[in-house]
Amino acid sequence: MLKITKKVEYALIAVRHLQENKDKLVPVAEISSSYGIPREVLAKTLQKLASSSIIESYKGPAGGYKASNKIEKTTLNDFFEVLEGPTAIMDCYFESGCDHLSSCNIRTPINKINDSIRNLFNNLTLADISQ
Amino acid sequence: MLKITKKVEYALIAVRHLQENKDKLVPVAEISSSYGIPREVLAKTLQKLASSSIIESYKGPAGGYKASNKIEKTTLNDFFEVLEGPTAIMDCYFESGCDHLSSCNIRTPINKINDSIRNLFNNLTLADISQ
DNA sequence: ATTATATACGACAAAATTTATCGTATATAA
DNA sequence: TTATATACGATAAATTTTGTCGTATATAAT
Repeated sequence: MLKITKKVEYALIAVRHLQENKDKLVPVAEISSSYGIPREVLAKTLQKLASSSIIESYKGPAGGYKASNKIEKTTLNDFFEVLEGPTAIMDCYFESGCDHLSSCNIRTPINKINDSIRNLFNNLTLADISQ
Repeated sequence: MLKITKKVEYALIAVRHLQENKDKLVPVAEISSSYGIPREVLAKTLQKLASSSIIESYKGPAGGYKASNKIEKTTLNDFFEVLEGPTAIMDCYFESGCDHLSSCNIRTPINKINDSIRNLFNNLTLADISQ
């Protein structure tokens, strides 16, 4: 439990690679082959990062991705949520539709844990964890 | 991602129930039926908590579980690890055997995130999240 | 002693989630 | 026009989580 997904792992790898190659456009294939990541999975992951402007995409031959200038300031919370949706240790933190609400005795604990984690991730940027 | 498991959810529910019923021994069936938790799953979960002395077990008729006196001071880290093993956002944080170590460029980020989470959970007790 | 009730624990099955693949469309530089 | 790259939806495979079943052990009450 409390594991990150491969999507997030791949995204972290890609972001670091882009940060180390700021001078050029990096195609998916380069990252995919360098780190042994399935091409299509990585491609979709980078598409999400691009649609949130964490990285920039350029189509066509000699195209690829590069880090945007907002990448350093991106918080882990934003990064994770772009890829995986809202960060929550239980779905009921965001979603409704719980059958057991009347007998639920862990609302307070769940909320406290969640708030703590979200607070942590809101105060850590990609820059913070990179050095 | 970053979800807690049902095991942990059930354990939290059970712990709160035991804390609210300190005067008696509570059998698994009572908690199971009160909150709609599968009996066997809950039973195994409570056995783990008991083997770590977070709760105490008594066999036989009129037996059951009760909160131990160390329950309040138990950290979330200990609580989670009793149930799920070491807390880590990626297995490589604790396990060895990664094929890609030579090309791994996210060691530092992974370690920083992990350390942050472990630090958080080491400084939150069951008492802290209950009120 | 016997019985009923409760915890203890391992093996296996079902369900849900995550991960990977496939196919097609679109943009653009050469 | 062609080759190369991103964009994106549908579906299949793999893994993990969740739940079930069977059996053993302890103990209070009869």
